Amino acid sequence: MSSRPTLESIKRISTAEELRGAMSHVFQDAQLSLSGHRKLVVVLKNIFDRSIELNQEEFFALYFTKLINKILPLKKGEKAADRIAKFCSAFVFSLTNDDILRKEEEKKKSQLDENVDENADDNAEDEDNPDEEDTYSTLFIQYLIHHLLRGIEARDKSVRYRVVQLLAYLVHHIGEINRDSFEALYTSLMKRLNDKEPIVRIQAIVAISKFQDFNLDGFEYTSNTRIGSENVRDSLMNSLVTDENAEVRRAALLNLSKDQNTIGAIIERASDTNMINRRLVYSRIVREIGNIGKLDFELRDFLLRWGLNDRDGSVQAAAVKMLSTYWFEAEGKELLNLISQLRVTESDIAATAVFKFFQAQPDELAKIVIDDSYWKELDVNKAFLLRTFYEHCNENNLYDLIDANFPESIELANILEKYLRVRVNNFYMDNATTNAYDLQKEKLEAKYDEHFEEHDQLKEAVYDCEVKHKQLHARYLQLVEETNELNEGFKEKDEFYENDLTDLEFIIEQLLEVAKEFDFSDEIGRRKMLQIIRKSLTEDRLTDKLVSVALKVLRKISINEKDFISMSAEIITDIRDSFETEEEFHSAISGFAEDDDEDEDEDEDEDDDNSKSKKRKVQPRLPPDDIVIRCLIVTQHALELVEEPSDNHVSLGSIYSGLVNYAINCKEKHKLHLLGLTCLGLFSLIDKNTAKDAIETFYYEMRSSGEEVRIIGMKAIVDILSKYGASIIAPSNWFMYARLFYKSLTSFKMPKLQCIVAEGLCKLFLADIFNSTQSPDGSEESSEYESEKQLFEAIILSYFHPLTVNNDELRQILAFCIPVYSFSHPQHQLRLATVSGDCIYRMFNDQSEFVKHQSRLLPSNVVQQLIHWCDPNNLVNLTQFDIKKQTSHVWQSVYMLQAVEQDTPRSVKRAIINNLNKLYLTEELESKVLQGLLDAVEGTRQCFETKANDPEYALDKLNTRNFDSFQHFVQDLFEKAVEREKKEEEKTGRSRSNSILVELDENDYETEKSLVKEEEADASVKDDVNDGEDADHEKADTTEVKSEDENEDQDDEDQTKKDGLNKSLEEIDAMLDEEDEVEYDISMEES
Amino acid sequence: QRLFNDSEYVQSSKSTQVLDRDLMAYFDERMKTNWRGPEHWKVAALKKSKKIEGGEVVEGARSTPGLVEPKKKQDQVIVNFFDEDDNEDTIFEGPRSASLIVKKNDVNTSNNKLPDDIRYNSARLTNLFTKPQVSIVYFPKRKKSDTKDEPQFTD
DNA sequence: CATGTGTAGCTGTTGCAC
DNA sequence: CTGTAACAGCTACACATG
Repeated sequence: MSSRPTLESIKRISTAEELRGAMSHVFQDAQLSLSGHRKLVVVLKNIFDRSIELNQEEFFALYFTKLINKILPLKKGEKAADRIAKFCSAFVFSLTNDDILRKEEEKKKSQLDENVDENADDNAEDEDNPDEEDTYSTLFIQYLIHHLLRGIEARDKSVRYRVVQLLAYLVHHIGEINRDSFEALYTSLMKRLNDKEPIVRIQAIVAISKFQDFNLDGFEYTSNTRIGSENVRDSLMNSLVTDENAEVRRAALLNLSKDQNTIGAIIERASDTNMINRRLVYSRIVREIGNIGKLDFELRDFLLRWGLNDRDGSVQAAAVKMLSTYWFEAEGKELLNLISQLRVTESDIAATAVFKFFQAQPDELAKIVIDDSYWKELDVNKAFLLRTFYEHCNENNLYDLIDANFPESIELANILEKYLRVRVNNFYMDNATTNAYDLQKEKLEAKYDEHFEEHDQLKEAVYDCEVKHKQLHARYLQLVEETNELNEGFKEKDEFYENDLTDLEFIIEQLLEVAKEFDFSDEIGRRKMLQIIRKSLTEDRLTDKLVSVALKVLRKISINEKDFISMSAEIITDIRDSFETEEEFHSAISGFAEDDDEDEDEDEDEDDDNSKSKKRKVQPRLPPDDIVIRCLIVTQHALELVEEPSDNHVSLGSIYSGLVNYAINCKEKHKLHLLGLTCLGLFSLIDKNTAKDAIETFYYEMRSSGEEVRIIGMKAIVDILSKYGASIIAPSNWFMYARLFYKSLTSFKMPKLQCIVAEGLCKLFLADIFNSTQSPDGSEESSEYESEKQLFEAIILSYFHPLTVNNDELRQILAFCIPVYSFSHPQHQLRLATVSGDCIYRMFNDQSEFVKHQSRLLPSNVVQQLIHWCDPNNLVNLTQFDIKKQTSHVWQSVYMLQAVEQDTPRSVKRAIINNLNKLYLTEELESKVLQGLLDAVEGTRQCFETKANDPEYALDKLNTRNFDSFQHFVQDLFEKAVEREKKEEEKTGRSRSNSILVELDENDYETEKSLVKEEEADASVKDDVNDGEDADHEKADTTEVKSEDENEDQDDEDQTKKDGLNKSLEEIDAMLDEEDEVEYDISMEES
Repeated sequence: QRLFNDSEYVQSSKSTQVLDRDLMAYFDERMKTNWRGPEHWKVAALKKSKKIEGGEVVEGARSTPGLVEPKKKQDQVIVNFFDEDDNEDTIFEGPRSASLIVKKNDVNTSNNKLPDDIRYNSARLTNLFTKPQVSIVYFPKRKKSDTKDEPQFTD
């Protein structure tokens, strides 16, 4: 081997052999560190030049590729290969750079003096066509590229990786390259976007992204690939969106150039499944894009909505930083400017954004000045800042800031009054317009009712009947069109004041929100506010939203709940009776502007009775529907704020009997009907007798109605049960409600309803409102138990059900509720454990709906989740000692083994067996229990032996081993338990089954109990260092721990139970199918 | 200063709530992962136990420092560029089938986005639908200890 | 395909230079 | 004081292996 080449020694090179030695040296050095590259590039260029002088440039290129070959098989992460790739890149860059410099120089020269002497250049250089000419450098580069392309489809993924990596480096620097070479390069790289290996795809993206800056206009459609910047962009965007590998998407995200065509897809990555990608959008991409104004409002809103709601703290932090640092600075550090970008009237994330801003930039709070002039010229942004600022200060006890910026309550009341008055003036400015407005609105609502009915029928039909579907769809489209037309006319007519009005209403809403939390200790201010709110609620035709907030203010400034109710009742009756004096009302309104202190000096308590008795006289005449609706809206929002049921709600009685009943019966008037039902539900929550009747009303309402009605009904039923317990339903009716629940839960065409039922059932189960137990004798009880069990199973099944894959809300609800239910009490876990086997069976047996609908769920996944939910370590409020004695996993294993023995597919059996080791079984369990489990395991073993020929029962080595070790494990535990019990018996001399409990009671129990009483506040959730999973929170509150006493005389034949269960299951299914049929027919007839 | 605080709004009863405050906070925290549903369920990483046990193990390993270093030693290759073996044919050898180097394009037209996060929480679970500020009170069991809820083995 | 190991991309700390 | 480099530590993710 020769010595290290120097510039001098290179000049003396005369043979190919010497060239080779010098090149090898350079590479040998280049692989060791990056620092020497600069020099080595110079050296290598000299070698290159020397090879040209020797007419050995082809050899140089050849041997160069041979050297490159050596690093191609090196896998990712090998430093040597990375350095050589970089070195190669630097060398090529240097070559092209030299070419460019030379050409520029020549250009200058030729421009300066025409008679340039030619001797400076080598023979290959031709001045005629400087841009297209092949130089030694370009020829070398083309040779290199073609060489690399030969390996771009190599078998070895590392070779492909290195090839594409090198090409990615090279394309950065290749100035000119001939057309054929480019096409080959382009198409080869494009293919690599679909390489099997993510690392190759990433490099392909990096390489291709360099083409974005190229001018590809010269290329037309070639034989099989289209070359063009659109094609480049689309390919990269495709990877950005569809590639399942997060790092590939990341590469596209970072390398795709940001312009109007790509920005949407890029910002969309703020909801990428990968955390890092999401974070990058906020920390880097948005920064790169620059000015906030370059993003449409929709995109900005999207970013905030996802970023500020992100589950991951670091993403949220990045989003907050984007908002409070970057965007804020882009808006000249003017908070109001920033807020105006949020479009507070349209965006529902705006408030969160401002709160996060206050959190991130607490210094900005002190800079906010709300003085008199500010109050005088409120716009939506100022009002919004006002309100969020107040809320923030109020919640963080920044009372200095409040005192400095907010006036006395009387002043606030005056301001509010002013804006309310402006609104009324605006609203009734033009009577003709108002009438037109009302008329249009009525029409629209009528159309909407019609539309709604048909829409529901459509939804019914979609799933069942294609033909009907088409017919209804046509009709539906027609209706949509009509509705839109109406809407259009509607819009045109009132566009002129609509914007002003909604802005005004938004400002009023903000003021009310402030008032809701305001300090009304000043009696004068309070009375003023009271007067304004009452008057406005009664006379002003406030929007639904404003009614709701105004009532909250009223509730705040009322003396107590009773006071609030009587004032609300009065407002409602006043509205109801207003139609009698409709004309006067309008004139009063128009006069109101000039004369604000009309006659509203009534005190909150005094003239209650007067006004009420006065109004009652006119009660028989029913007001027009719009008045009824206004009444019901106030009623609804008032009742929502009432918490304590009490019997002095007589004032509301007439409203109930008059308006609500009327509304409920208006089934053809959609809005009225819904409002009536909503109010009925709310009335039920303050009066038990009402509830008893109402729950039946809801039951019948739900049998034939659309989804919207059913949702209201279901919410009401669940709330009633939550409030009064299951006893509100007569035992004889229990089953029909269970059926209603079941049917609603499985109404896959009403996904929103499914969510409500699922959530509702979870509430009822969690609160142990559904908590009947199986009893040996009482058949009533045990049928309740069976129904509940069916419902519970249905919940679990709907969580896994293939038809709910797109019902994200349902799955999110259940992903939360099921474990919370399960972890909250040992009995809950036990309930889940006892249905585990059935659930698995029903999910995976041949006839299962899951199979029919091509559930992609893996059995092992299901089994693991069920096991996790039933793991005693996840229970709260238990000591480690109690956890060890929990039997939930014992029972779960027994029931799952039953599923193994049943006609489940082999994958399920294997999944269960392989996960048996995840069960938490301890020697602290009673030997009797373990004996039972042991018997079950042995039974399963025998089952497998007898069915050894059935392929579904064939176990591989791993399964058998797992099963055996489980059996040994249980056997071992059993023996230890026997041992332990023996010892304990000797120690205490008491009977076996009681001894543990007595000990528990006498020792741990008492001490812990007393301990807890004293430090109750913080004892509930704390980490236990001893335990494995992070589930080890124990609350030493032992009052709810059930004693483990055995009840020998209550024995169930598991098999008979199972049979009975399956039978009742079939019955329910059949019944519900029948009902479905009937309803289906009805709905079809009507359409 | 604030005389009329929202104390009246706050649920007065505490003992009868389905889940107490701490428990609600605990569950809210704990259910933050695995919010997406069955397909995306992952086993809770048992970090704590690992940390504790691992900490002890590492302490034991520290006594023999010779073990740790060679592990960290890189197996970084240094290429011999003087070696004249020509590997070109083998490294450029194509795959048996073109499909072996192509990504299997699933019908999964998924765009790799998260679903809308409804941020379900224990407050929703323990409060009424129509009065979200009102908690459901825990319902006392109908049964005392006279019957056993737990199933029994047949002897 | 289920398990453990390795890695990328932060995050926070420290030291250093300007 | 600010800004950058170097460092360890952390987590979610991807790869490799049996």
